[in-house]
Formats: sequence, C-alpha cells, structure tokens
Amino acid sequence: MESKIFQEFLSRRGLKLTKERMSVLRQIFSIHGHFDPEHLYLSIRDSDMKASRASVYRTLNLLVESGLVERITRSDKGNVYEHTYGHRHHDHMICTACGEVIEFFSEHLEDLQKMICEQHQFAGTTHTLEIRGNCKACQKRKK
Amino acid sequence: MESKIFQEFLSRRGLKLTKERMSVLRQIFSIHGHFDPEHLYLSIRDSDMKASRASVYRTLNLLVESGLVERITRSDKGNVYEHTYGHRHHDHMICTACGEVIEFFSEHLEDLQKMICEQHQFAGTTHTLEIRGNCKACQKRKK
DNA sequence: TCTGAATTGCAACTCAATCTCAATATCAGT
DNA sequence: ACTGATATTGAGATTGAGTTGCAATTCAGA
Ligand SMILES: [Mn+2]
Ligand SMILES: [Mn+2]
Ligand SMILES: [Zn+2]
Ligand SMILES: [Zn+2]
Repeated sequence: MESKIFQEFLSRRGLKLTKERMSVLRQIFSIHGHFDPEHLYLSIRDSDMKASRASVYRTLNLLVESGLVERITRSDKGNVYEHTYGHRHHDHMICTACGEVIEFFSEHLEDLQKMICEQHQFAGTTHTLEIRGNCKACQKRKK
Repeated sequence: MESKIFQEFLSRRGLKLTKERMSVLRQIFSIHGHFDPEHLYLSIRDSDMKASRASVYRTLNLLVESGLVERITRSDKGNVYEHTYGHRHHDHMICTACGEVIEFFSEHLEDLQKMICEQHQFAGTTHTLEIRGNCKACQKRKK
C-alpha cells in the first residue's frame, strides 16, 4: 500500500521514511477528500503523531513528487491537495459562487487528451482540468 | 476594439478609464503571448506611459473580470496571464523539463466539456486544461 | 467653481511557503 | 559499541507575490 510505495520512492533518493513523514502520510490517507497544508498540519499537531509545519510542507512536496498525492488547485489562499493512490483519476468543477467542488470523470475526455498529445508529439504525464461556473443550487439562488 | 470593451465594462461599474488603466491595457495588448505582472509593470515603467505597481495589479484584476484577459497559470513564482480578446480560446501543454508552452485547441474537447457540464447540471463559464509532460525536444534529450 | 466620488502611489501589510541552522537521529564500517 | 558522514528535525526568520490603508490628486457633473 501507500507507505510501501513512499518507502521505495524515498530510498530510491537516499531518503528515509521517518516517523514525521509517516505521520503526514497517515494523516493524509485518513482524510476523505480535499485538504490544505495548514489544516493538515493542525490535524497532525492535535493528534498523537507530531510533525512541525516545516516537515508537513516538506513531506507534502515529496508526496506530490512520488505521485501519491496531487495538487488540485492553487488559489490566492493557498493550495489544495488530495491523495490519488486508491482513487480513480478525476477532474473538478468549481462553483465560483459557493465554492462547491464537483468531481467528474470521463473516459472519452481522457482518450481525447491522449490523442491531442500524440498530435503534438507531447509526452503527457498528468493534467488538470478545472471547470469554473455555477452549481445547480447557485443557479437557482441567483434567479 | 479592446479599449471600447474595457470602457464599457468600467462605466457599467461606475469606474473610469484613466490614463494609468489605459497604459496597462495598451501594454498588455502590445505583448505577444504570456506575461506576468512584474514584467508587465517593468515594461510600463520603462515606457512613457507610467503606472504604479499597485495600479498594474488593480487593473489586471479588472481586466480579468472584464474577460479581456485570462489568468493561465498560478505557480509558486506568481501568476501568468494572456490577453484573450482577439484570440481563439485555447489550452496549454507545459513541458516540465524546459518550461516550453504549447497552445492547442480542440473543438471536440470543448463540446465534450459542455456535455459533461450538462450531465452535472453545472453552468460552466470558463475552464483551464493544463497538460504537463515533456515536449518533443526534451524527450530526445533524455535518451 | 464647488462638491463628492473615484483614483493614484507609496509604504505598510498579509500570509503561504521556503529557508536557515543548530541540535538530533540514522546508519554503515570498524 | 564507537565514529564519522549524511539525513532530518523544529523554531523562527525570511521571502515575495499580491493586497490594502490612506492622504493627496483627478475627474465629472451641478
Ligand atoms: Mn477530487
Ligand atoms: Mn496561451
Ligand atoms: Zn454553488
Ligand atoms: Zn521541453
């Protein structure tokens, strides 16, 4: 599972799976859904497995590099992440009125992107598709 | 053209098209391609049409709201923009090795996104699709 | 020309994220 | 178990893009 993968990723770079890194990994994979670094840090601080803010940020970057975690959004107010291991890839719709996030997946969309990459002889590895607009509830509320 | 549109956008909000705002608008539409706020500011400072850094940022936000300019990317090192008026909408592939940006457009992709929005009863207005990977040149260089 | 609202530039401020660095932990070789 | 080389940590300092407060200035309309 995820700690094994992280372990291997780290040793391949001459790094160690310390208890602080383990804390971050654990916490992230216990969270259902999206999270930001500050809340992640606070939830770790308030648990029994401690890690400093610096270590949380450092580990988060390592996890992104390892592919276990993805950065979903970068906003003025900071970044939002989610763990991807164990989840099917998906993209996001974000309501600019209430902030709601809708997750969606389309095989067709993925295939199409692959084709477009081929056309441009581009070796795509990851992508982020973010559709902004208004959710159903906010559409009604505006009328 | 663009100044007319901006003009109308501003007056609709009780704002004025001042010479500082005009400077920013002019400079942006004289740039071919992507730009960041700091370079925009510097190029304005070094031209004959002056505007402070604060005004540049403030105007940039107004231009985004008006739809004449889009924010393409938000990175650690700051945001990147491009003007959209006069250009067909397109998305971006970004080479994580050399930073090259490839612009592309697919009618099919756009249609598909519309369909997906409908399925989720989401009123999409804008989207950002960013495909990361390696450009042709960097693929060769790595071998 | 008078008046109120909008605008400007500067500097102070915000705040997520990174960095510095001394203390500490880890591990391989002896 | 001792030793040196390397990796890691946490606390606080620092960075830097972007925002904001505010006094002076511009502007449009009466
Ligand atoms: Mn998600
Ligand atoms: Mn572009
Ligand atoms: Zn909403
Ligand atoms: Zn490249």
